[in-house]
Amino acid sequence: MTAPTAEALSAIASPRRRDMLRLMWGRELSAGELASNFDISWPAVSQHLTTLKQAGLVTERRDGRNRYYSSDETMVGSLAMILEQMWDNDLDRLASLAEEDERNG
Amino acid sequence: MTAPTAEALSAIASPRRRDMLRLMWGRELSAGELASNFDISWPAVSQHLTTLKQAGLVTERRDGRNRYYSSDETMVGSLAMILEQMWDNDLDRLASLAEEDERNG
DNA sequence: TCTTTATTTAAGTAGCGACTTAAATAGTAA
DNA sequence: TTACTATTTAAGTCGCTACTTAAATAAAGA
Repeated sequence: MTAPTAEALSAIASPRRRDMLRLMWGRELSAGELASNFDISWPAVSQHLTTLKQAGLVTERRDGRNRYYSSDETMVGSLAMILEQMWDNDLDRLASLAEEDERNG
Repeated sequence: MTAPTAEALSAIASPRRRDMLRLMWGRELSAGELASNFDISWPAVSQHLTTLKQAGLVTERRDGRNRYYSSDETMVGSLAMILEQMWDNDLDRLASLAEEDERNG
């Protein structure tokens, strides 16, 4: 669960990908429709979509020769929760380590 | 408010910086104490600290020849909130744009 | 089948970011 | 002042990431 989180964090850290996520928010867009909103090449958009897909931030649906993408609606809430959990978990872990440190002098 | 958020997002996207933030959680550490926890050079740590400071994720206190750093305790909550707000704001903006689009055919 | 459309994969370039070592700054102490 | 400690700034290297164009795949229609 740590790895996918880190992936999602760096995925969402990119302004370009945040713009893409917003455009796909609440609706499906084909790769081409999405790409037409940007001044970069289609392959560049496709590559970002792959990154977002791997991070679990978008879903892909194939229909004929089109591929439709949409932001995962639970994403923001999940990311916020995941951030907090990541912190909680790590704080617990660090607390244990600190105790051990003290015991070991 | 968009710029600092983006800064915080990419700052926290780095595993190294997340580790640093965790070590400084709930306590102050001098730059040197912090650096001794990592296998990278002190300048590298110093550079990460600058990044975190610019993103508003850590505070710096100078005392003599030491500089003490600490994670900003409100950070995680803020980041989560900011993420949600960023989305809400942008969704509002996109909604307005969509309406305008429809009006303009 | 051949062509067109939608999209990805491949291969390469350029800029950025994480690191390095060396030098500079700044505070304290002798 | 000189020396020492803590830390940063400077300058350079290297790998990763965002992009590019060209080629490949895959679906659908003539």
